[in-house]
Amino acid sequence: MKGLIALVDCNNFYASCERVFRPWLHGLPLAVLSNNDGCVIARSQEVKDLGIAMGTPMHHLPREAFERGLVLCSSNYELYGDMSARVMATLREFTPHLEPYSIDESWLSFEGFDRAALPDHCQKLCGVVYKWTGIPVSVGAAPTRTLAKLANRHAKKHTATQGVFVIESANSPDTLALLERTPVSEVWGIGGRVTTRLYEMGIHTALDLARANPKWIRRRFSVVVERTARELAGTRCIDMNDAHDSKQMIMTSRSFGQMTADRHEVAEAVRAHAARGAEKLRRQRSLACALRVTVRTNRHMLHLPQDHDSITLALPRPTDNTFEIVRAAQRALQRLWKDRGIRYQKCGVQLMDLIEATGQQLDVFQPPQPTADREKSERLMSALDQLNGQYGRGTVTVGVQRQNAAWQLRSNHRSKRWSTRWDELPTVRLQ
DNA sequence: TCTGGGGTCCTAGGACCC
DNA sequence: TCTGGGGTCCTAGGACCC
Repeated sequence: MKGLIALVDCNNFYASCERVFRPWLHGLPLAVLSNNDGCVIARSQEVKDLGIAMGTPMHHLPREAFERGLVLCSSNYELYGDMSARVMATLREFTPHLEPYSIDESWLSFEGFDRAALPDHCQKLCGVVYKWTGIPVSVGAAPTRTLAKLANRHAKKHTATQGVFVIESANSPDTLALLERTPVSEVWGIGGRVTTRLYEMGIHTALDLARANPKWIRRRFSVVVERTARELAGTRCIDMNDAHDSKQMIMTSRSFGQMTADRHEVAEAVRAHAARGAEKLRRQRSLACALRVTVRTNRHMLHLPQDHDSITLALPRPTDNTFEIVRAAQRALQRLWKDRGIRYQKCGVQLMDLIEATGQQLDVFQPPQPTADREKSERLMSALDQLNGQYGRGTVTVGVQRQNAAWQLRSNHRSKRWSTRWDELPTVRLQ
């Protein structure tokens, strides 16, 4: 008999992070905004209770919310990233088998763990995480990941569970009843498109999907939906993948603070994204073989000329060197640029065909880079990363990066980076 | 005025080969 | 009027997730 797998999920993560260092925000409706203060990407319970949906544009927020004292925060990823690392470090105290899944979720394997003792163990885990980090978490445990997601959702929704819910078996009457109460649209992996089609076939609940013939599901949908169906019925199809630490593609893109038709301004943004991408590349010790630059107009402003275009270039050799990557990105933008006064809203740089930096394949047709050159490049890049790491991103940039350029982000409500910047440390006054 | 960013996986279909 | 079939590889795009 296999052990259970648990999903630990931070409650209203970004909103909870904001409250750790500003406890007076507890009880107030608090929403965190996307980049450029565009739309709501995280909500405290009070905001959910006001019926404000995820993704609501800031300018559509109802006046009633402000009357109730709504607090808006620009996203502060430096803070969230650091708080996430603290939560993960705490979780590692409870099991060596931990797989971070997103900034606020982790899978924990309890292989070989006494099932009867699991609920208490998880309850203890919640308590310690809250005490050490200030972040409330919920735990769902089950034989499969899809069921663990469901268990977690149940734990969050019902206060009687005190944040922990364990599904011991996929076939118990309690589990079947839970599946029957769960609309199929709320199952992990079932999105809007698939939901519509499932409804047409008379599949409305998680239980309907669990009982459907997997072969038939595969024929009508895909292997992905088939796996979801099997997981609901208790067969593990999605496994822990500890081998998968490094990304297969690195993407850096942003909407501009304001639209711009200025080629130099877009070039500046492309340089910044390329440099940032190269940094991420070095951090996971990969080299990129190709790169894609994308530009896009504002798709909500249909009265303006629209353009959405991208160009993919092969890099002359696999590289993680900022200068080489920036140069290639500039070249791509040059080829992409249309001199028609189109106002762009967003651009991005994608680094693709990543390979491991150590296992670099030598190209028969390319002379290998001389060792001295390579070492010089590596020293330069690590100096760059160190400076930007120590003194903050943007300390050393490639080419000019003007402050207040149109493409720079708007973030008018950002809280302090209390835990990662010396000059933003909180102060405590003793009464 | 104002509508996020970064990922993964899968499938269909075209190109090409024998 | 007829104009193979099967395999592989690659890419674009769909769908979903957080």
